[in-house]
Amino acid sequence: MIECQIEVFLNIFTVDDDKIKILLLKKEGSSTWHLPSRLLKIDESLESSATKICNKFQLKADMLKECHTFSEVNRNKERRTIAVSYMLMINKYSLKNYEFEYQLFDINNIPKMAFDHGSIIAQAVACLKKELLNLNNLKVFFPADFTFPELQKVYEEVLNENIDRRNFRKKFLPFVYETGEKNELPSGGRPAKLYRFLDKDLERNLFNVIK
Amino acid sequence: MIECQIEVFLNIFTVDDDKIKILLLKKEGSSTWHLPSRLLKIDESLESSATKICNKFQLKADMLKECHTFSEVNRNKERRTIAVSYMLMINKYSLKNYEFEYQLFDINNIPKMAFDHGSIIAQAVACLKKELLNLNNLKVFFPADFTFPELQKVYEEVLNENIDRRNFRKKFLPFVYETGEKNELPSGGRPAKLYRFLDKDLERNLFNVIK
DNA sequence: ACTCCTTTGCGTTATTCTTACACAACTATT
DNA sequence: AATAGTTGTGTAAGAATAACGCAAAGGAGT
Repeated sequence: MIECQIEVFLNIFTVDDDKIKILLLKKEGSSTWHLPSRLLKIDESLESSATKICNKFQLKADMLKECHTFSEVNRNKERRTIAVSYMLMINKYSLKNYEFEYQLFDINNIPKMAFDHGSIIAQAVACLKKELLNLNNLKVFFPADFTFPELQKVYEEVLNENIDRRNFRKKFLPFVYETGEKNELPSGGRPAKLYRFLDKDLERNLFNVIK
Repeated sequence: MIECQIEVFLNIFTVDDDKIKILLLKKEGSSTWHLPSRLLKIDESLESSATKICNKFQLKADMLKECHTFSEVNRNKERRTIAVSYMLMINKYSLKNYEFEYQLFDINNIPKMAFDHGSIIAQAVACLKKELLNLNNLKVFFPADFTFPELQKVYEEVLNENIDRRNFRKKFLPFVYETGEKNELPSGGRPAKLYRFLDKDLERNLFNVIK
């Protein structure tokens, strides 16, 4: 029997401007950034606590995934605190209630974080990259019209290697359809066609890797 | 700030008699089986607590993997109890201190378990199967001489499908070498050659699946 | 209009991997 | 010696992958 507090952290990931981003919060008066979090109450489970964070942003909590627990004895000097970290993949359009103190950050450009939030994010990012190898999860990031170059950039970041543009297209073609529309803001270069994912369920790894 | 107890569970998996097995404990006077476990103390982390369970069996704790937390409010009626589940893959020869009240069970034939230990095992087994797709993890189960039929049986259970014997062999041949010895107890049929894994590191998925 | 530059779309080829088999080799049993 | 059960080896068709060349569509500058 121990007396402690249990923190629940939520890593909210999305794709914005061709980059994988995470939602962070700057608390008033603090110089560092924070992950959205909540203290577990005696009458709730970790999952329901994480769900309440989702509710705050009006996000569906049905794809919540537990990442890791952080329990080093001294991670909080004042009192024994154990943290459980969750992640959620969303598309950026589903982010409501997105107030001024919240901001999306490129996962490769995380600002100075409070306490050990930086390592919690690092762990969650590793977890995210595994999940994104499953096409069913990747779909969450691209619910509406997307172009092949956009999709490829995310995959290249996940796999951490460059992929041939033409071979990449061939791999994904069986799972998408053209909308007929084209990209609007090319800033030079040929406009890209817009695609959407088909509804088929796909439990297949398109790239033969395990991470 | 809540007062609760935190349980650490350890799912110890091994391969024995061509089956994936888990180490369970029957406590004196109890009619049900238990997972090896430990209550978290105020001055230790979850990892170090799980390591202490490993020590009891003289098992190296360097491959401990966190599986899941179980935090339903009523999972223990008497007091608020949160469980964190770990898993460890070992080869059966490394199991010392293996006393009479402990027993290995086929993961497809789990006995009647105490409390929610059954669902903790189910979750850990799912976790294990993912891990075994990584050949580096599979090696732990087959440290010494093994035959192709033995290896294949484990893979068929993980993938939950039958694999062609000859194609399976071709896939794994680049990663093993013959010892020159042959299987001793064939009970009829041609004796199988014995193999060992090469030392190469392999972060590749030999079967194109995500689970 | 024309050229240059950039980006996207499409196709071709050689190579590798996968799949589905047939058949021989080895052992124990009868 | 014949049979049954199991393992080892080969081969050929088909699919997937990797490495390219090149055309098409737009913007910017002249």
